[in-house]
Amino acid sequence: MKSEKISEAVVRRLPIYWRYLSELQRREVSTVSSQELGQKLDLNPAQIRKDLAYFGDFGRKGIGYDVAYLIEKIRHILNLDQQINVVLVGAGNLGHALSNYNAYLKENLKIVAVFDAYEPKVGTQINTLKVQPMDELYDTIKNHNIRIGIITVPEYEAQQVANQLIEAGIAAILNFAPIILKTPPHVRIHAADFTTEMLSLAYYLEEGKEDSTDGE
Amino acid sequence: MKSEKISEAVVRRLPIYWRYLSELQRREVSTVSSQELGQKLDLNPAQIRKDLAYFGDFGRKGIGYDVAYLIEKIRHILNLDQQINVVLVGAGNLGHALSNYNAYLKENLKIVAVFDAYEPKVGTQINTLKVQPMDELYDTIKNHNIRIGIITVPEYEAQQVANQLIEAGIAAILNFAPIILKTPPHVRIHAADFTTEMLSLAYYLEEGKEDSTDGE
DNA sequence: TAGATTGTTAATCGATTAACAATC
DNA sequence: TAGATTGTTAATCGATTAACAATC
Repeated sequence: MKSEKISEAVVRRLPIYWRYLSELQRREVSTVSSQELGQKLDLNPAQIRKDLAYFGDFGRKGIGYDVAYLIEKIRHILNLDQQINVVLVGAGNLGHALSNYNAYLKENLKIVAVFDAYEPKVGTQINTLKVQPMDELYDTIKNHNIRIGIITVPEYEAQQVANQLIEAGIAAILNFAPIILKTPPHVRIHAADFTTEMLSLAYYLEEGKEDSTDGE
Repeated sequence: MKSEKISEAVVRRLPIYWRYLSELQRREVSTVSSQELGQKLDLNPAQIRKDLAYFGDFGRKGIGYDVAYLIEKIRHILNLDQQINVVLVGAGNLGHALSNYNAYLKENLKIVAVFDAYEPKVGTQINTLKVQPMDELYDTIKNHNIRIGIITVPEYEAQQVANQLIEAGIAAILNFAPIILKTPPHVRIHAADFTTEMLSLAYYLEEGKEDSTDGE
């Protein structure tokens, strides 16, 4: 275990490792090398070894990594050995869709409350959750020790919702609204905006500018 | 206009510039400096100038950037001065939610067809679009000159769907399934998986490991 | 002219990859 | 022992930032 600062790039790869390791476990594979992982995940094996080595000596020279052990380690690194409660604000179509992921998230990461500012939405059911009004946000976050917020409200409400989440002590936000949130440095923001994503993909279509050019 | 290779980091910032510039335009602001842009978007002004300079000399020394002109330029760089057709595969909750973004995408980027492999879903209506069966995928992509595919099917179907999209000549894929797609190098893949995103956020909760520590 | 701001070069910082001794 | 594979150092590559001449 070193104590260098871990870069975001590394952190973003951890769930990817974890996901594939879980698949290996289901297939009852007990050992895997950085070589194999790299092949499967399209990453450089040295990078994988380096990533993992930030957190400890998890592998065995000449052998590779024990799948079950590594899963357990990454699980710990990602804080998934504790219950992590999540709140979702904005019960529109997207919010609805995301709350269905609860089943997949399992593993101690769970959306436990849904909020919406729109009066008629309040009280309606989303899966097992009842949509709550915004004025219950603060207390709910405090009482349920909610640590992550998901924002799926329209652009013009997003900053205000973020403010409320942060005031209530949330530590991290996943923002689906197409806006750069202004937040204090101790709050972690990840942008997950669909339209931005689509627009940047459009950049790569240059080849197709002339119609009916075939292949590369 | 230089012809260096543009990095993905630069490309991902272009839509963000564009978005904010559009807001300025709505507010009838006609000129903006890299300084102001940087402040608003949490970016280094030098980086913004450098990003834009890859594509041309869009600014005026001593003055800044003309908002309308720069919008037009970025619009062109992102290929949005042509119609870009998009197909969505997987008409579940998430697919449904995304197809609602069509209104926002406008600007020549549009989801024009939706597919699903599940028999009873076929023929149902999603907004203005009728869900089509998978065996019409190839011809539809060809006939409508569809260039981008969105994958919102379950993990175990994603690779196969990607193969079909690529075979039909799609140039870029936005993948919401939690799996690393194996694709030829000329196809651009962006991952947009919700669970991976959530897991990486969980990493940053370390502070909260001990309960009831207050603030930072 | 004085002040502002670009475009660009050079400096810095950080992330990825190659290489290899250690060792299972 | 021979072969495999890690953890880590050093080399490389790339992206960000600072600085400033050019110029509006």
